[in-house]
Amino acid sequence: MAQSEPLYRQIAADLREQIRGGQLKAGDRLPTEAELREQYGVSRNTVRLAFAQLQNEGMITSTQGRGTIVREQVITTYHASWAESRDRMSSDQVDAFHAEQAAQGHKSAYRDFEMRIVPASPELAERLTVDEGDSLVSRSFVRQVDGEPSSLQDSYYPMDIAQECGLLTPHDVAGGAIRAMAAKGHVEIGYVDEVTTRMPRPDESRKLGLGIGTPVLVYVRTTYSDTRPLRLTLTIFAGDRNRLVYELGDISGYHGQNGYAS
Amino acid sequence: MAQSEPLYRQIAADLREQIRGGQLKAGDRLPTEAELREQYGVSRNTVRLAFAQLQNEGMITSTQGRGTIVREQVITTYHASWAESRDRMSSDQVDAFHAEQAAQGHKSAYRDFEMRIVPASPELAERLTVDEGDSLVSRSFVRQVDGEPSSLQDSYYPMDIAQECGLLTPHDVAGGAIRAMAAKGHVEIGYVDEVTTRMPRPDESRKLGLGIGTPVLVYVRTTYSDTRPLRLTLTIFAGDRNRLVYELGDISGYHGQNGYAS
DNA sequence: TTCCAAAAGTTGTCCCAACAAATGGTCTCA
DNA sequence: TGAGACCATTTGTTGGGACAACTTTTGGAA
Repeated sequence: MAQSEPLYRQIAADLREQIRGGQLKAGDRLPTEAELREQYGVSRNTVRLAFAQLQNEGMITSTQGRGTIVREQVITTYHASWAESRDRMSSDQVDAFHAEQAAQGHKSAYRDFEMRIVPASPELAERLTVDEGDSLVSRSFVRQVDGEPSSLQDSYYPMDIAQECGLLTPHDVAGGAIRAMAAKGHVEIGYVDEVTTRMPRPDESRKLGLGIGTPVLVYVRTTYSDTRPLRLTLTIFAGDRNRLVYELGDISGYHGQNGYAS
Repeated sequence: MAQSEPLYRQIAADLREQIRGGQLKAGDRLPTEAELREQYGVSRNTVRLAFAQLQNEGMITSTQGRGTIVREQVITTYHASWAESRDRMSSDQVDAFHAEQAAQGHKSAYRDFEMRIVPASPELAERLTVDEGDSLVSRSFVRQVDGEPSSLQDSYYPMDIAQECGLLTPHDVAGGAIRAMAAKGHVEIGYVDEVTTRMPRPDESRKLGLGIGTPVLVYVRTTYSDTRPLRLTLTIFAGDRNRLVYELGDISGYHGQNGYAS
């Protein structure tokens, strides 16, 4: 490995891989601290640091006297809202974001643009109604606000739509992807947003420049035409620097703009 | 203090109080590990455990060679949605929640109901358009799903509305508060939702039974009539067990119901 | 067989020590 | 004056040890 990577992080990475890869499933017991101490030839202190890191990521749980197990994540859905809406104006998300940030006096930019072709995971396949393993076009970038990284955005398109609408380019699409799709008859008529939270993974933490102990907002928007899902956008927001606001109904004034602490 | 409370937690609690109380402000340097070791007469390891806990709460940041400082939290707003909606059906949030959970096959209940009269904080005052320090009626409870605590809900009403609508009772209001207000002419016509995330405070962690490393979703809904804000609802969701979903536009089918991991 | 006590196993707390790495300031020398 | 070397300070990493607290298993006694 990298000779500069601390031991406890290497151990944490190993265990994380085993959990991610399925060798260790939810509810399974991890090796005891003593066993890992033996196995890696390190002190118990170092093993405990590795455990602490995984605990902070919400992946494992230790119980005194019993051992350490892989956590299982069961989540229930709270259907917060449903609304009929029409007449959306600048449908392009990037433009809309830019405009709003500018209105708030912030400078928005994006970098590290990347286009990849990836197989559909079960979650992606379900939401885009394609088969698991089907090729999807991923277009991702890092969004910056006032020079600081603010969120990681990753959009997935079904391959046939991406080809038809010229989304296989390794750079930004002029006018935005939504407009390019609309020009070919794939018109957005609505979307479903899913919002949840978790601790960031190390690479996310690095890209977003997050301090230890900062969670992220995981935000998934599935966009639909009248016949099929057009796109899935996965956005990882730095939890300490972002807030999502939904206005529903016919509100006139009121809404404050500043932070909510307690 | 309690003789059973671990040293590192006592130290963490002391520092947390100093930050909360304002003796240590954002950007200030904390005492060095060596100083705290001296001051409390403990080992450096114990001080580091205390620091680790505060780091996981997102309150402080340590930098090698420089020291440890109190973090400052600046957040920007992302206006994710705007929509005109009408014909909402069961407007009462509690009932709506119950119904949805039942539809998903879960048993929803609530406990520890509490009614208090509290002065308006700056954030509450701004959103409810009252003066800071004005009396508000707080009605809070713990929501349970399948016997597990799922979220902490706390609703704030302007005093005059609460009096008029009989919300000063220390128990549940038959038919729901929204219906009671509507009966007196305070009809809900829309709301603004704000969603963000952070690490839980110790009391929240305890009430929700959260494991270490589990963040919470902070969800603020401000409800409006055609003339004024009626209510502000602050909900703390256990981040590992909840998800918010917003449907916007005219969608027919599609949307999946299961967890989103990556 | 049943129940209770003891033992073994495992994580939690706490101490001590040493060196590495990064930062910020000082001091010297060109 | 300016640049670079050096040093003190501070946190990061890693090792070692001891006992406490809690859970599970085991074994013996009734």
